[in-house]
Amino acid sequence: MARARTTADAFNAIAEPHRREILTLLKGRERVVSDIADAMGMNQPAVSKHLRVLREVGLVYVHPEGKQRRYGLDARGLEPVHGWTGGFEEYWSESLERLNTYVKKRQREEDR
Amino acid sequence: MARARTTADAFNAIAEPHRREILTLLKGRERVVSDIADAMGMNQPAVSKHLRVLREVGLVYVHPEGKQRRYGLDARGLEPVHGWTGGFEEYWSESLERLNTYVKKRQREEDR
DNA sequence: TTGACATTTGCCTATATAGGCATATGATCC
DNA sequence: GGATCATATGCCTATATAGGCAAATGTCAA
Repeated sequence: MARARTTADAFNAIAEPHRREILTLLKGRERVVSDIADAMGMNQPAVSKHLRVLREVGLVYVHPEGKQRRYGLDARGLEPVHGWTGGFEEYWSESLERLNTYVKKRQREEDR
Repeated sequence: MARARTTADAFNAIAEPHRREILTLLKGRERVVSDIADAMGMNQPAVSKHLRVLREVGLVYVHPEGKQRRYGLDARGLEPVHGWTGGFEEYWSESLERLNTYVKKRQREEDR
């Protein structure tokens, strides 16, 4: 088997740093492709391909405007990622010591 | 260029569903490799390879115990993911907000 | 219709898997 | 040392990129 497609879900789509950068650029502001390319110092075809992935996963939408295409953000698809990682929040919000005692306590309970 | 390595960072590491499952299994409870393999209905070499990726990214640690190797979770590396996605929270909490006002509006209209 | 501009798509290469199977490496006990 | 159990690694195949460049598609204006 090979790696899952980048368009499989948000988890895979945002694994690419450039795609995360694009999403950040679109925060609260729609942008035209060439605009994004400029802001990223990347050539336009490359950006178009990343936008395609993001579009397929539903993280962005397109709004044709004359010969330009304005892209906008629909970050709702990021909620599963945020939610899933949130389930581990205790691992960084608590001190390492508390984490240790927590793990050990659970371990003791398991061993019983 | 090819896709970044799965060991490049947490973003790439958790793109794989099986690896997420492993992390979930290790929540608050250390486990031995064969234990994980059983719980996942997966053969042992495959699990070992996923564990290697997670180890390289630092999301899990190993604690040799006789001929077994006990794996534990260190989910601190997930914070960047949680934090980054958190920056988009308004995109889904806002939807809920809007849904609420929508519902209330409908209710008001129906009350009339 | 033709031309100019904006964006997408096709083609190509180098690089990486994920997982199955066989095998090597480690650790423990006799 | 030799047998045995637990894990890790090597090899192999099918499948996907990410990005560079060239070319196709789309859109508007004169």
